Amino acid sequence: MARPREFDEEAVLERAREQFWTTGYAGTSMDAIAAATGLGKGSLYGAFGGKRQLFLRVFDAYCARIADAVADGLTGPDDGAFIRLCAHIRAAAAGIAADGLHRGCLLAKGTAELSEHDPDVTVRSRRTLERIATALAEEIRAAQRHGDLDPAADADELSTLVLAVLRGMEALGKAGMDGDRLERVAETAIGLLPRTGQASQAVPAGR
Amino acid sequence: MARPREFDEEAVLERAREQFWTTGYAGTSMDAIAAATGLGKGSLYGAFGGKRQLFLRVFDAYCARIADAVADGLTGPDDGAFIRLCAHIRAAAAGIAADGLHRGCLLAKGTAELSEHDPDVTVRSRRTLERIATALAEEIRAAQRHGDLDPAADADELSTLVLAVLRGMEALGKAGMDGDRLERVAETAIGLLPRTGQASQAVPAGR
DNA sequence: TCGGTAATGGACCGAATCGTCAATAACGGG
DNA sequence: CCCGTTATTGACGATTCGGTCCATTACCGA
Repeated sequence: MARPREFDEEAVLERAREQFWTTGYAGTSMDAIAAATGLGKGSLYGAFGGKRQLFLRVFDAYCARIADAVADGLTGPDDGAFIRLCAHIRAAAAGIAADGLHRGCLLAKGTAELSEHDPDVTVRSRRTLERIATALAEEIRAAQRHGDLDPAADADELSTLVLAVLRGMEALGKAGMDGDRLERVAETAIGLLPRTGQASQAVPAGR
Repeated sequence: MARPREFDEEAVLERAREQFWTTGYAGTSMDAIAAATGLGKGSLYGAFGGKRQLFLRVFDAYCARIADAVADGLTGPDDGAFIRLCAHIRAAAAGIAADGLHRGCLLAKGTAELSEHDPDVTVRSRRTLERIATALAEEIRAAQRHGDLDPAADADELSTLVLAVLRGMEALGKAGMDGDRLERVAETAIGLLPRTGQASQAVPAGR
């Protein structure tokens, strides 16, 4: 009935995300996004409404994607829970260490730039971290059930601490900290997790 | 010999810092700084060179200030080292929790926005965190000497982990995490520090 | 085949951007 | 008392900003 879109919305959002990611919100112009996507400004505004709304679309998708990925990686039978938890912490460190250009995480960058003035950004950040913390807490509880982590530990508090370590590693990586050192942070954190009993048995798959 | 300055350079830098802090680098215009400081643009450019150089001046001063403050707070006799360490972690959490508007830390914000493209920013961030890590490591070594922390722990690795927790709490605070929860993160981190011997004696000055 | 509907592309708008410049003003050494 | 040197002011320029608008185009149901 009407003229169909000529562009792939997902692809456009991807390009826009790349722009916002590398130059930030204020540092990205709609002209730059138009140039990067090949769209005319009319199409851009017609399809997404404006800069802010476009950013929110991009940010939303990004948040959902990483929260889903974390939840996926931290789900499974109790007897693998502790190993999955350790692997996740190590993978986070390795991922940041491998990011030689310090691109970092769009969630962190967007939150740092905008959360102070934009409640819509704050609520998205908060909920995303909440989802990650919940996934961590579930996995910690599973590890406790299986006897790998001390059942006396408060899983919710422990998960929030782990989340803080994860976000802290991201911040350290952005500041240019050495990759090896970041991975040692991950190992140190894993080594400090409250194991069952008093004897701290060997941590699986250490460095 | 020549006409003297009419403005207080420190005061101008303070105003400029406030602007960069709240609206970021790209989001802050030189006109806004001129308006905030009362200076004409000519004076601004004459005295500081340009936007980038002004930001670097501001950023430098900020970094030096917080690194000095941390080093100050973490210096003293061995027998108070562990208490000072705990107090510092708690104070960081409390400070973030008290920041109801989520203003956060200029070091974190500036690094997030600019470190990817500006090596001058990266090196300043890295060195600042390095100084803080060193201060933490010294204090940890002091606590080990005094018998509060396990002498078998690697003080450097432990200090980097504590630094990650500190920066992580900042990130969580920016995302709108509850103040109480942040302070519990601090307590959990303190509770996980490797104490002397196998029995974990009571942590001083808990919640 | 024709008309209603929506996408397209880019000219266009006013405001804001960083930075410059020239006229003017204030100081102190000679 | 004057001159060299530097600070001050704000108008100005070239460019870029977010956003609008409209003539044109492409589709599809009737």
